[in-house]
Amino acid sequence: MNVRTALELGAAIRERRRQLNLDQDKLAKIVGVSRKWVIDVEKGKTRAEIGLILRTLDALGISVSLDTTGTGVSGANTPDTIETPDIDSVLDRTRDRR
Amino acid sequence: MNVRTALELGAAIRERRRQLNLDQDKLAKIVGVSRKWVIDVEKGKTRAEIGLILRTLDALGISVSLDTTGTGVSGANTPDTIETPDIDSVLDRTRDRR
DNA sequence: TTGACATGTCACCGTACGATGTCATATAAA
DNA sequence: TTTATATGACATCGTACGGTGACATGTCAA
Repeated sequence: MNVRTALELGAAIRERRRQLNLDQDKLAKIVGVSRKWVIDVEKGKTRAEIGLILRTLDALGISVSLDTTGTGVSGANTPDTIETPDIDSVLDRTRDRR
Repeated sequence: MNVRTALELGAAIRERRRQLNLDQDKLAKIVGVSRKWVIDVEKGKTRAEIGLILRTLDALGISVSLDTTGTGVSGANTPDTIETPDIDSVLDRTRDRR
C-alpha cells in the first residue's frame, strides 16, 4: 500500500491495529505512547513524531519501504545530463498538501 | 529500500537529495522548511514531524509503501483463530529501539 | 591567496508536542 | 437495568519543535 499523507498513514495504522484485535490502549502501551497519541495519529495528525510512528508501524508488523519513483523531481539527472532542478514544477507538485 | 529507524530514513533522504544535485538549502525551499530542519532530519532526528517528512520524500520522488510483514505482532489472527496478542513478545521486539 | 559555496552549529522565540487524568458517549454483555 | 469496554474530547504542563539569523568550518575553483 502506498502512502503520501498523514491521513493515509493513520488509516493504515488503524486498519492494521484492528486486524490484530488491539484496542488503542493496548497499542499505546506496546508502543510506549499515550492513548491520546494513538487517537490523534489515527486521525491523520501531520505533526506526530516520526520516531514514534516508526515504532508504531514496527509494533504492528508493518514494514516501510522507500522507492525512487522514476525520474524524481526534475528528470533523471544522469551524470552527463545534469540539470538544475525546476523548482517551479516541484512547487506545483508539492503545493497545497498541508 | 526498507526503513526501520529515523537514522536510515535520514540517510535515504540525503542520498536521494545528492542524486538530484540539490543542496540542503534548495531542498529546504522546495519542501518549505528551514535548512536547519533538513540538516537535523538527515542526521536522523527522531522527533521530526511526519507531515514534513512525507512532503520531503514526495519532493525527492521517493514513494513510501507499507506492507504487513507476514504474521504481524502475534500470529495471523485469522477469523477463527483469534488470539489475544502476546504483549510480552511484542515488547521484546520493540524494546531498546530508542 | 581570494572568493564562492555547501555544510554544520549556536542562541533566541513562539508554538505545539506528548503525557496525564478526567469526563462523555456509545456499544455490548450480564 | 447495570456493568464493562472502546473511543473520543478536554484542560494542564513541561519540553522540544521548527524558523530565523549569525557565525564557523571545509572545499574547490579562479
